Amino acid sequence: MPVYQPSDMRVTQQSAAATHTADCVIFGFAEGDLRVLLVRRAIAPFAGYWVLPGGAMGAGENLDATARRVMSELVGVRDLYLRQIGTYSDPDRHPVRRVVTTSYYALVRPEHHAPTARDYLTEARWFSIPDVPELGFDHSRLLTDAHARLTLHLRTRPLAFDLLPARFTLSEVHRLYQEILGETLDRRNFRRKLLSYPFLIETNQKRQGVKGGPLLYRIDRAALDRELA
Amino acid sequence: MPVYQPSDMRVTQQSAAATHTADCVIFGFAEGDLRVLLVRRAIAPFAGYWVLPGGAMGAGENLDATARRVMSELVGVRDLYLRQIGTYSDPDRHPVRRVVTTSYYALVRPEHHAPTARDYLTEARWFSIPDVPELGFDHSRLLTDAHARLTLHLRTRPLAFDLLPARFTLSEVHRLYQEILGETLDRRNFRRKLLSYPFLIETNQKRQGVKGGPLLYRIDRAALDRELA
DNA sequence: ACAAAAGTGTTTCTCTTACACCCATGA
DNA sequence: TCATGGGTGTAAGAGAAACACTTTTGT
Repeated sequence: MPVYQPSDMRVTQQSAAATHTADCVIFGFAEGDLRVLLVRRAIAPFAGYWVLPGGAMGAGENLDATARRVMSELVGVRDLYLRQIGTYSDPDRHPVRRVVTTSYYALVRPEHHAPTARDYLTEARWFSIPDVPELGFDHSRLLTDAHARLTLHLRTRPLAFDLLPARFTLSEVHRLYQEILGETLDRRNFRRKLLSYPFLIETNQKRQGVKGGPLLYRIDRAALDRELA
Repeated sequence: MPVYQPSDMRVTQQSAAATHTADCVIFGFAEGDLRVLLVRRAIAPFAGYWVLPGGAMGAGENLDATARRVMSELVGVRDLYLRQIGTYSDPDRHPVRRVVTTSYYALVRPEHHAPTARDYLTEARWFSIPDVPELGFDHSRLLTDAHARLTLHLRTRPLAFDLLPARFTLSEVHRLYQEILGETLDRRNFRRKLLSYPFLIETNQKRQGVKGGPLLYRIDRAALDRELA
């Protein structure tokens, strides 16, 4: 009886018949606050509970593809910022059968794809983070973990631009960061840091309808991707 | 036909019968270099290839428990530093059946548990990182990712002490960091930083057999855990 | 005694933080 | 014209980086 077995050798022996799903923590930024997209379950278990949107991994796709599919079905976007957070596998996390879930977080612009508008149809809604109720399954935990990861990433890398429209003012970025991080940031210091980024490009347009006539900026996407690599 | 479906609703529909395994990237530090524990496959696929040790998730355990079990069977340790890295799910990553793997990295002290000694039995061996051959499956990728994550963590948090014996000299920590990060670190600056940690405790013993007669230090484990929390 | 490694402080520089007034636009 | 938000610079402090000689021990 060999003591050490490569991963494949145990597969049949103790394998648990688990379904694998990808659950998405989709963050958006609207009307000055950070929101997350939740869906409401119509069936047991956790009927009536709000949960993270998710779906089972298909035969020909990996989990990233599953997450993208879920997102595109739900908010109709592709090519967004998507990132794997972690895998949750407690045996009893699903009360009926064994389900292992890998969570992702995504950043989108809610005003571009508004499942809120189809609320009556879909039971999908944006929630401000403080308003999120207790979720079904262990999804409150997944949400907390994803939010923690998002703030961590935000503190270390300039990746919040996926939450903003293509053209934005520096004040909008400022408010976004303050909202997500939950703290006030010195305006001048923040602007200086932003302006030091090579991927931030000043347009010569101004935002209309706002006092002070703030300049609009846009992102050089290629340069940003280089920065994040 | 509802457009949005909570995760549970799709489970039966497109579920792929995937086995779920935990694969462990076990790092150790011996004779001045960073090593990783690999096992050799005896059977197809990838017979003769070195791979990361792993095992299938059991019915009553979560993946963390699986990883711990694999580790304890392999190197006979419990209570080590273990951390989930990511989940790999490409449909063809296993040439025979569908296997989804969650990878973990762990830090141990090779001299305390030496699978190398039982080499003839086990086909388990410590490899210096530069000597690692091309691995079976996608394990080269898992190893690369885990190593990247380890260096990232090491740069931000003082967690390398699980790789060292209970009592160690500051020079040993210094060499460890240099080895893992792959760069030289100023000795005085490094010592100053180490000495500023409240969990580092000076013993009044000196290491024998080493010129200079360096002082031995130990870790206040509770204080360290507080620091890492 | 000599070779090798341990131990020790100070200066410079960079980055972060704190802070207040003028300007442009909309109402 | 006035109220609101946008735009700008400088000084102090904290943390990181650079740098060389003396002490201890083994051989």
